[in-house]
Amino acid sequence: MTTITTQQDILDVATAEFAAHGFAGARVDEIAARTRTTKRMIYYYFASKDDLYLAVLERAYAHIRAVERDVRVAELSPADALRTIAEATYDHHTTHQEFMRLVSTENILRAQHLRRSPTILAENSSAIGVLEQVIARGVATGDFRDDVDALDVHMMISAYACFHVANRHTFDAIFGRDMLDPALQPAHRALIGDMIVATMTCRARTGG
Amino acid sequence: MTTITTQQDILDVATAEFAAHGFAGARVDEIAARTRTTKRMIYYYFASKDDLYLAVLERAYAHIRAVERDVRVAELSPADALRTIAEATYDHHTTHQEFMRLVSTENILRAQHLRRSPTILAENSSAIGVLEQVIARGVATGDFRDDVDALDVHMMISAYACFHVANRHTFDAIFGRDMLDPALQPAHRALIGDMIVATMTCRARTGG
Amino acid sequence: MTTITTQQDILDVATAEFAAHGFAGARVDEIAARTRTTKRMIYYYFASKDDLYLAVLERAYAHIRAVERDVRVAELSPADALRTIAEATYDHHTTHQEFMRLVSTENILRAQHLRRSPTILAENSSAIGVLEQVIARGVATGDFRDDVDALDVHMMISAYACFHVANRHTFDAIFGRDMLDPALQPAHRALIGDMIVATMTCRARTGG
Amino acid sequence: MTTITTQQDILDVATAEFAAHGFAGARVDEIAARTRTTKRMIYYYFASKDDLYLAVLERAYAHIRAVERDVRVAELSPADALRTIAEATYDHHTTHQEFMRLVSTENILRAQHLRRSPTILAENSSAIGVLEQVIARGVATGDFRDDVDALDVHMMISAYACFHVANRHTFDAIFGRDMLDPALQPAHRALIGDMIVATMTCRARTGG
DNA sequence: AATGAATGAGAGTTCATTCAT
DNA sequence: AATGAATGAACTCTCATTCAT
Repeated sequence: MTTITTQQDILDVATAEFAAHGFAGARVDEIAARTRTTKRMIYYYFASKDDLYLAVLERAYAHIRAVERDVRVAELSPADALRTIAEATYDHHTTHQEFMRLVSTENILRAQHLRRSPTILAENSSAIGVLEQVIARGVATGDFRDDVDALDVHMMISAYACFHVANRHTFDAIFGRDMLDPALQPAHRALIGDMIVATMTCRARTGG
Repeated sequence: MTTITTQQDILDVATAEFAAHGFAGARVDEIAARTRTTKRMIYYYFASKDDLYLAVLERAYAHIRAVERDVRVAELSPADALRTIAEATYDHHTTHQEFMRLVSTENILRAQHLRRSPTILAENSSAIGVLEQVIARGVATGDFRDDVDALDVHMMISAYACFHVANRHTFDAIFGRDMLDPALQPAHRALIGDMIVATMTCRARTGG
Repeated sequence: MTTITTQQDILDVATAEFAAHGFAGARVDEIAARTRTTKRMIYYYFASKDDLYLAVLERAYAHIRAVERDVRVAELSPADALRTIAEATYDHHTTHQEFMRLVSTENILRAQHLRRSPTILAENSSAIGVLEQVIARGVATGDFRDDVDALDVHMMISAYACFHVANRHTFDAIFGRDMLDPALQPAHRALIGDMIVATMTCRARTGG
Repeated sequence: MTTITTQQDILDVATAEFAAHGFAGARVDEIAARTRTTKRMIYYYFASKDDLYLAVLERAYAHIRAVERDVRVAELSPADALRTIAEATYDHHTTHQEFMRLVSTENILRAQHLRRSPTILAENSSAIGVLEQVIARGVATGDFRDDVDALDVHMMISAYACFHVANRHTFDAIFGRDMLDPALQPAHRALIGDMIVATMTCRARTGG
């Protein structure tokens, strides 16, 4: 009981610290200070800064995985399904900003930790299945173009959602617009749906 | 002459180092080692790691600013102009990956350096002007919807282009697809154009 | 039964670990890991790293003591008796290398543990008795010089035998000869006998 | 000027510390505390504890090498030459006890540092040359047996001299005799000469 | 008789920076 | 204008040991 709670306490604080400062910028001392335990306990439970970071990453990925798996799109039209998936991703990323910041950090590190994690790799790659089915249905009905696959769609949706969080500060600094301003949220949430549906229902211009 | 070259040498190496490891992960010693001068010279010319990083950032932003300014869209239809701008951004980001990695790093730091740089802020915010004109034309002709402004369009274009570079490693690790694979480039380049034109020419679904 | 075996298991593993890495270099965690029990049990049975080390040392000294006691030299000529004792010591040290390594380690620690052990001190100092009798016989017959006592002889024999084990690695590194190479063993075994007999049967040169 | 002195200061203190506690038992903090500089300087000059230890070892070996090289034996009879060499080794080891303690420590570490040192390996292996010439002369005159080579003789001499220092504490603890007691020194110094000359001038017993 | 969970103190090492010329 | 030598502060991590049952 105590054990589990202490580990979770460490993970919570570590998530915030790594999200706030990146891997290299995060301080084990700082994590310990914000925890109810000591630095020694971090090493007792997680062995090293790298392994702690990996544990943080795995928990964050497990969470978005659960969100993706729980989206119900079976009864929706292909277009509405796509919009629903896009909105769910947008909602997750904007309400769990630490996830995106961890992903940015992990990319700085060339995904070296992620590649070591069988769970993340297996579970998250399979999450693309729902999208594949929706697109197959849309292509079958003639609603969707057939030259853009599920991974491309996932890429566009993620790109839009990620950008709001990952580039929030530089965007705000340069243009004076905070993309995560609650007042903008409804419009941005609608726009991602429009964008993805419009893209899939238009005819490709290139090479035409 | 020699002085200028030494400074540029330092900037080149520092750009690579900061892009490779982020701000906190970058090592002044390592930068010095890869330079033809010594660590002492870095401090002589740039005063601190922070200031060196800012100089690197300013030079990187100056470059993309030049690209955006040089896009010629006056004679193109609004849709083609949009597509051209999107492709130029995509081209820049994918061929200057260090820029995106610096931007990711700067966002981890909550844009603290960028906010200190009058040049970056002034020049880059003005770069939105070209886009504003194109959209105004498209809205006037009735080709474009009028509820999405230039900043939104810039955001969508940037999101798409940035994602390819910023999230390359995690995407590749999870899905086994390298978004920067040259073989994928033509399709991805076309897709960003389709995406942005389709989005601007469709009717908004939300709230309708 | 089980208890005794567990303690012996710990002692066996600890002997190997202390012999391999010295006292300061040995790790209680490592000893525990190579044992069928846990680290907690080491403290349960041996109280501390120091006490465990002392137990290891005592067992090792008890063993060589038994060897020395069992040498049968009563019917041999003084010279042959000396040779037999020298060979027995050589055989023991070269076939129980961990003993010598423990002794080296204990000397690094200025024999601080050994001085705390009444058993080692009492039993091992009495082991010199056999040698005293042999030398007394040799001196009486006029075969041996009378200005070298049993402790000196023990010292020379031990020095030769210990050196093979204690300095094996530096000697091999510098000269490329492994003193414990089985092929060299017969010659080295003969040489220690020659050396000790020749020394005791020669006339002292010094001061003469 | 200052630099050289600081480095030597560190080396002197480190030699004492490593000799006193072995490699694993030595503390960088302790070395720093006994130095006129700080711990940081140790790392500045020597990079790591391992490298500092190697530097200590190299200097210690360089010293004995110089002693061995300076022994003048050309005009002496083979037997006297052998005795002179043996006494020189005995003198060096007993007056530079830290050397022997470092060698013991290095053997605990399986000569891992020494094997990395080209200087030690090259210079010290060549030191056997003087001994080879003396033995060749003695064999030629018929004074020496011909089945014991220079390395064997070096081994016997070293074994005797090393034992006095390396096993001093256990020997003293068990037998109550301090082998390095100045009062014993003349006898011990004579004995090593007797031992090595007697061994080389006697006829081998083995296999006879 | 036996043990899983927890830990205080200190280890070696690294980092951006400044001193002094 | 340019630089080699030096450094304080902080970092990640380890180790023998004890708490609590």
